[in-house]
Amino acid sequence: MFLGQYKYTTDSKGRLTIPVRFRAALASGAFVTQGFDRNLMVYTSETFDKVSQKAAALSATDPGARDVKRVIFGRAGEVSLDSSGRILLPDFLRDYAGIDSEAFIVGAGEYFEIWQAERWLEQEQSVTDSEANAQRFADYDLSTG
Amino acid sequence: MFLGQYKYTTDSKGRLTIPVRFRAALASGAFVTQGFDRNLMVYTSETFDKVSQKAAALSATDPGARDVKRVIFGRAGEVSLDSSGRILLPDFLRDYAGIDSEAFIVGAGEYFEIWQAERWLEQEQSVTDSEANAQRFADYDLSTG
DNA sequence: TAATATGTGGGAGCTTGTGGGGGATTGTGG
DNA sequence: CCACAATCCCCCACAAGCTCCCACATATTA
Repeated sequence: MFLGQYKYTTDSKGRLTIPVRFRAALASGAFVTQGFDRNLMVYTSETFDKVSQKAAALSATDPGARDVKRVIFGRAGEVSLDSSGRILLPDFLRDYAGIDSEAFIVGAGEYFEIWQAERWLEQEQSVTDSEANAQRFADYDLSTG
Repeated sequence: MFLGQYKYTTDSKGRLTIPVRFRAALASGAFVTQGFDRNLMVYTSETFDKVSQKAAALSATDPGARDVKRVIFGRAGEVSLDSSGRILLPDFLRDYAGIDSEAFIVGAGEYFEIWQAERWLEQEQSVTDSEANAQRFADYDLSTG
């Protein structure tokens, strides 16, 4: 399970350090995809397989299904850790998310996200709003007791 | 599984480089067909066999079936990698897709697509639209959990 | 304080992308 | 059946990009 948020800098070659605690989960392969909010999502190979199998089963004669495949497969890449625990992001994903120097890695359960630093700081405003969070927990029925 | 997007230039002889990661899958033969969106689709021989066997089984007395055969067999070609990992596209397919100099190769799971550069950049607009993608994932039930 | 672990940067060899030449093969016309 | 021309295919060449490896500085732990 991916928890917490971490700040790292990408170097001139587009390499991004992965938190030490996340590395073991990615050892058997990792996939990066385009996220929904101008960010990136990183999956373990097991999790990515679940999504990709559903997508692969869709018919290529359906225009909408073709677009889905382009998103899930075309806007994705397999990445692997180098000897220093970094991954190399495909440049089209780096462009999409606007990641050039500073980036945040944010845990999200069975996947984690990569954000351009400034964009995450904006998002963080929303995530730290007490009343909004109370409302979210209520909406999605997340109260413990 | 074909992942990611790649930009290449076709040379004066109509040769197109294939991404290194895709080459092993095409080593035992590859087939190019006319796509549905003014693009081309490339299949491994195994995948193409599945489609072509269904098409071959159709009755030639059915006018619609005859057209299906004309599309699947007539508007297709077998291609093979040269020593530099390139394929030579049949000229009628190159004309159909408008591929003259710059082209994108876009992974789509068990096949990949070849696009004229400008046409793909238009399509990319649609594929990077957040709301459209959220709608697509909902429509096709691709939420992870 | 010493030693280890982690984040960041850079260099060098190798892989990859792109272009071109020459021989073989195919199609066309005599 | 032969001659010519055009095309295709195989090979080579070179530059640019990438990957692997090493190095160092900072933070952390013993």
